Amino acid sequence: MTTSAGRNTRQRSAVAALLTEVDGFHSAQDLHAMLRDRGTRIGLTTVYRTLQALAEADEIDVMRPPGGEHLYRRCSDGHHHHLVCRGCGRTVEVVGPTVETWADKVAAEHGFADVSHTLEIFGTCGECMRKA
Amino acid sequence: MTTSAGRNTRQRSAVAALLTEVDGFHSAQDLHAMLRDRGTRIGLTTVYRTLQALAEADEIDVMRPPGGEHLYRRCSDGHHHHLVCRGCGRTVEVVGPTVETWADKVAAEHGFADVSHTLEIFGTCGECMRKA
DNA sequence: TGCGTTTTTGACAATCATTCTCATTTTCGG
DNA sequence: CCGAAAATGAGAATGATTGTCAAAAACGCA
Repeated sequence: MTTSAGRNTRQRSAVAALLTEVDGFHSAQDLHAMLRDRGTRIGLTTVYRTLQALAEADEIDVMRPPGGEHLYRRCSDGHHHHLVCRGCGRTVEVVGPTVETWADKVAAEHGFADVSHTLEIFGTCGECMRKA
Repeated sequence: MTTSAGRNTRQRSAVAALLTEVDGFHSAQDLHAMLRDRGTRIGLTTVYRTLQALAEADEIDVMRPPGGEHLYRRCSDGHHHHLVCRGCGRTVEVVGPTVETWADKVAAEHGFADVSHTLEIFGTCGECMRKA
């Protein structure tokens, strides 16, 4: 059931390729601009659609920072979370088996199935603390 | 240091009072409509501003469901998280000492201070599973 | 209690990311 | 190579949130 595959187009490959190269989180508009800069002819709409599809297929990560655009990122396999610096935006990937099992357990206790969750940790990193 | 208090106005009380009465999460627009219905003269802008202030003061809870408006809710004291049904939107408040300590520990390990976090658990509740 | 200062309010415009539309182009199985 | 089905993209539409700024309300103080 490759529900999320669709057809193999130049644009789709371009987005996927770009995501493999760049590090960190980027907004859809950001990615679109980068693609344009490197000469790829692609519409903003398509970037959005592609990102949505990739996110749905769990191939990329979506983060919704308070008060902003959605940010996308190719992430390492498996489920994980992010530790984000409020000052400089630097992000660290963290895995939390503890949280996973806890969330599942709690949900099950309340009769919930098909469980997923989102977790973001915000803080100020050492460097930004020194500056402030 | 009552930074978040500001002046005591009719509108501000109205929003606070409404939040005490209603259950569950509501969008700003929702709350605005309810206030209008019960005869309170208040502008949408003010509702937004008041909710923002209350959220900043940790007196209410903000949830940002995927693909939607911000939802606000008067929540019980202390830090907690939400288990939300994808089908009917019903929410259950859950506390997670496990998660709290884990998040703090992880953040500390990476040299982050002043740590906060957001966690939402999504699932399908028993009732909605039967229907589907 | 009355007055001036400062905050707050609110109608409306502005913003801005995201989604929709739909005609054109591209893909891919046969 | 052909035609049906899917994808693209430019621009319009959407819709929540934020900005603007003059008018109104609240509070401190005499």
